[in-house]
Amino acid sequence: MPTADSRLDTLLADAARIFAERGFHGTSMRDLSRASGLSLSGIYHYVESKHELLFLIQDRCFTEVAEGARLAVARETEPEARLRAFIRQHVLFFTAHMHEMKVLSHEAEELTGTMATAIRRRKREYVAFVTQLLEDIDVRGVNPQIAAYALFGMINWIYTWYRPSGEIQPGYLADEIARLFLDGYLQPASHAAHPLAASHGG
Amino acid sequence: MPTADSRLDTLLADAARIFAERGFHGTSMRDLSRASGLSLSGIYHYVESKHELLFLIQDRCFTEVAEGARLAVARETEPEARLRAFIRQHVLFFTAHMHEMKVLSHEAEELTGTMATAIRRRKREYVAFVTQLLEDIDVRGVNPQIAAYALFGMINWIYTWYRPSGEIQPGYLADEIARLFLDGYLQPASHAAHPLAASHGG
DNA sequence: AGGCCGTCCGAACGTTCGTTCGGTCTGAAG
DNA sequence: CTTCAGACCGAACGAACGTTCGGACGGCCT
Repeated sequence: MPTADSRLDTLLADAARIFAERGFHGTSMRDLSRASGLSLSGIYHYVESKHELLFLIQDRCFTEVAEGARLAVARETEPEARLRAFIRQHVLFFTAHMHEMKVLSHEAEELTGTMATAIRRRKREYVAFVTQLLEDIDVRGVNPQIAAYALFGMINWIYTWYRPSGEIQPGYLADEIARLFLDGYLQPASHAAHPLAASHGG
Repeated sequence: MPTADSRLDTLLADAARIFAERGFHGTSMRDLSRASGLSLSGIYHYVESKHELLFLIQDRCFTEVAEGARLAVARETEPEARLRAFIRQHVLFFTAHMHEMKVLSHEAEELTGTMATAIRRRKREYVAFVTQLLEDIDVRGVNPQIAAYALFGMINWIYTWYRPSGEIQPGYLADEIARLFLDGYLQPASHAAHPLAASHGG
């Protein structure tokens, strides 16, 4: 006998999977009923509307990803190490929660009213958090806003091509993305493999 | 008296704008009727279905972006210069055709059947083209597939945050993205400004 | 003048949508 | 044994959807 809370949890997980597969507008409540095992009307015992489903998926996902990032970054003191820790955490979380993160990334504009306001505020805070991480590293002449969005692009684009069942391991992907962003494509790999030898101090 | 071809052109432009604003599923043919000035049934004089509208937008956009990339790259002979030319071209095209490129990027999974097959083939070819550009630069230990998708992520993510009416000029954005991808965030800007001095030869 | 084709429209079709309503069942409390 | 609230369902609601159909209008050819 599942508790009401855990029943909502599995409902949200089912909804995230099917929203990721077919899109929010492309999914009907009847699709979700079939996927979750609940009846069409039974879903409304747990949520008030289809939009609240989307909001709950995005809100919970944002809570987890932001908390994980703060924890990962807090373990480091050096600015560059903190940025590396963030990239690794964000990539690993993304690959471990592809459905939710795809819904968070791809269905960003489907909410309206107070739900949209709440999610947008969280997103602004998260972007500001990463921008601060970038600004803590003293690099002259780089636009930190563009750099932050470029970094988010590299990582969040993952959902369009990465398949966890493929050959690329999440940890390898995280390393490659961190190296690409920090050292660039032209930098020889041997340098990047030993970050202490990289020329970022002067 | 507009020709039939130009009428279809403006219809596709209107559709791209409104698909970009509200999403493919979030846009009704009645919305499009209102936006285009044609009657609801009049639209069907030019296209067979809503999905064909989406296909034509994506297909024509892909033709333009691929042709532009080939032309830009063909003007250079050095592998690194060819890659820089591609990045600049792709970013500039993206900022100049935000609506169409957002529809191309964001509504990638809404087509089915032969239309989906045709677009997917074009996309595969374009990715292979860029992957080849990357492989032409001899960088050891870098996964060119991941690098290609990371580059696409940096650029295609633009539609989620960039506003052409803002302060960031397209040319400046293209330079920053090229520099970030090629030299990385940690590389001092002065080095990147003189690519001949960068250490990519071994 | 008459026929025709391209352009475009108003009205309607059948379907599917998100949501609601009136219930049933179950297990715990009194 | 009765009561009651939480969990859940079948059937239906009105609205909106993509698409179709029959026809109107205007210019061009004969």
